[in-house]
Amino acid sequence: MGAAVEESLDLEKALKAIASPRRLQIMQWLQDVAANFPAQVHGDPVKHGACNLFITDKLEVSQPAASRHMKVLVEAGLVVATARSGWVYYRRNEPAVDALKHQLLAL
Amino acid sequence: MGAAVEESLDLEKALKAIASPRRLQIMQWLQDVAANFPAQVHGDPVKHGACNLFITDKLEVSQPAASRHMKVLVEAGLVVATARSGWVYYRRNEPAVDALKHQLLAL
DNA sequence: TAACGACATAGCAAAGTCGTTATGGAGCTC
DNA sequence: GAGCTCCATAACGACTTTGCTATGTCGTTA
Repeated sequence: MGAAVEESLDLEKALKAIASPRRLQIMQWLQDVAANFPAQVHGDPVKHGACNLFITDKLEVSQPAASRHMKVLVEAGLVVATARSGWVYYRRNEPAVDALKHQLLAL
Repeated sequence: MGAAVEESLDLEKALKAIASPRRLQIMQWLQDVAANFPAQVHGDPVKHGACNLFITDKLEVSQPAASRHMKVLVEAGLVVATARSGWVYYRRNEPAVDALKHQLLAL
């Protein structure tokens, strides 16, 4: 794929991504990483986001289940993953979220 | 305050309802019934909406499939059904759609 | 009454979703 | 290197979604 262009938001994919209680909650948690997750040693909450392990713990599902939920959100463009020394941090892709909201307002 | 009725909108149900290309398109068609559907004899396009038969034709699926899609939208509260002398007309429930948009803006 | 048209429901099969456990790669520490 | 943690993928089962055809109900019409 090429450079990230938020205007090419796949509405159906984004809607299916958030039409799940787990993933909707993840998106809400990621609104404030510092407030909703424990302190991290290796990544900045604001700049990089929350790591998969913390999300797994909060979701109370298995680690692979959380991992796949994050993959769905990433592939929908709503979340950005940052790999960093063994950990993977996830943060919201606000331009994409805004694009989604904008498209939904025309619904 | 306008007609911002705080309905008991089930966010997950509403999201799942529109997270389908068929149903999303139906919602868009229902934005302008008079423009998107043939003239009706027995029901007013604006007041009552479009009948199941026209939606079936536009969707290019079987009549039961269209009927079930409409049921999902009705049960999500996004569409209102009006039975009238053998026909059933469907129209958007704008307050519910507005409530959905409002909730999504907080995402 | 009989026939027809519009719609809903039942029943079935293919495909997708979402949980699990098992396994493997990448990076850190000793 | 050995061992550990974090994360992703594979493989499987249970459940849900979505298409179809067949059938039933209801209201109108001849």
